[in-house]
Amino acid sequence: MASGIKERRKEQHRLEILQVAEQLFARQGYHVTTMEEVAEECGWSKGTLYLYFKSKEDLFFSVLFEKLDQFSATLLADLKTSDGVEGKIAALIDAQFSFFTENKHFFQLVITEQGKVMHSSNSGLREELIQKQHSQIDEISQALGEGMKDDTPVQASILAGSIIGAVNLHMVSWLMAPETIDLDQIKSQLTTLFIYGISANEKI
Amino acid sequence: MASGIKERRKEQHRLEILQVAEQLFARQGYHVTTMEEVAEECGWSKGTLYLYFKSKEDLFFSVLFEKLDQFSATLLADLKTSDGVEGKIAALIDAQFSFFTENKHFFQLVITEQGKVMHSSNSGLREELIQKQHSQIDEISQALGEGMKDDTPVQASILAGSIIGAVNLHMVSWLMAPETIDLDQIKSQLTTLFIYGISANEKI
DNA sequence: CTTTTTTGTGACTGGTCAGTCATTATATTG
DNA sequence: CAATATAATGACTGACCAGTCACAAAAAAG
Repeated sequence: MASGIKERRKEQHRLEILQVAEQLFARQGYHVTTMEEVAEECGWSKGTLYLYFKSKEDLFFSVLFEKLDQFSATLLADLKTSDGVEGKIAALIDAQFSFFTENKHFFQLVITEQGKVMHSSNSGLREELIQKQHSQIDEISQALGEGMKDDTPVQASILAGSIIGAVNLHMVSWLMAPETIDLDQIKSQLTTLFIYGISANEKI
Repeated sequence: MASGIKERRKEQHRLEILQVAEQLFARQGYHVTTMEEVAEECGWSKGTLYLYFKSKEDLFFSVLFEKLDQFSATLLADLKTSDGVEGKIAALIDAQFSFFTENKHFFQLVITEQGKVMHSSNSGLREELIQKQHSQIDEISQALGEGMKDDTPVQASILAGSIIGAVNLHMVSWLMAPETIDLDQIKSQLTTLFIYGISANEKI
């Protein structure tokens, strides 16, 4: 039974295509990137892509699914091994910054192709992605909430969303004009901002 | 000289096209929306659009420029008439929520077509928009900073960016699944979060 | 070495659409 | 009421590209 080898090779090819597609989509945008181009960059011909992905949209969402899983796994692991709200907030911001700088292409893709997701013609894929994002932010909120007081006026989900949103916006700025942005400074100030923000209930 | 009337009528037409385009772009996305469609919705024919805008991209950026000016004017006015950091933070969040709910289409456009901006083929327009956004966030930071202590560890620009980013992310969620989101709750908790966050320096 | 199966190819099709331009309609002017 | 200028039209062009499919190469099996 050589099928094990064959399957592994197929999986290998799939991953290579995903990687190439991620970069091209992020660099050029979804609509500008052609299947021809992705194929060429991989060293295959266009038709071959359709042996691995049944449409361009399928390829696009596969890229997103793959990395999103990696992303939330990283965040959750770091969140769970930190203590207290302060520690968890710092860990969340830290993990986001690390993952971001190591996966610039993916973040750029998420940021620039939000529109593609919202206007996807395949509502099944869109639904699936939204579902995934929802459950991931739920998990993150949950992990964050474990360090929080029950009577905190700011809910874990809102805190998590705010942190992610704030980090995102600064990263968009950084992507657009890297030379004007000091990521380290932003990271440390965001940590301060949110750690004190969450201690609101103790100050009332 | 009847040219005054003529010019006013021309400006009127321009505004109508901008309004229609904003809605269509926001509802369907840039690439899916055709010039034909915009024209038809206005009651004109395609060629006519090109008397007012020299390309589809020009039309798109004009929509953005127009509303962005309105947006920052609103924010600044509200910021300037509020006192203290707390008051200004609350005003900023308030103004964003108001403008957002009154201009859902525009926000959706900004959120979904960030990719279009970043990958614009006309780098002049792109540059112009980024410039505008930069100077607007500078003005907002400035207005916000007027209520802040000099030794605040969180800089006004980072605070402003964080607030805008946090609000944005929650609004994306709301746009995607309105029924699961309680905007009022989010608004009040964001206000708490950031007001206490900024008082960090007093608590060290 | 031959047959069968798997994998890969790329020319082709059908459809889309931005932008143009020769033509027609409408308004302005003398 | 011409004559001239301005506004509006929409058929047409050229370019693009996702997805298909008949065929070919390579690999596996016998």
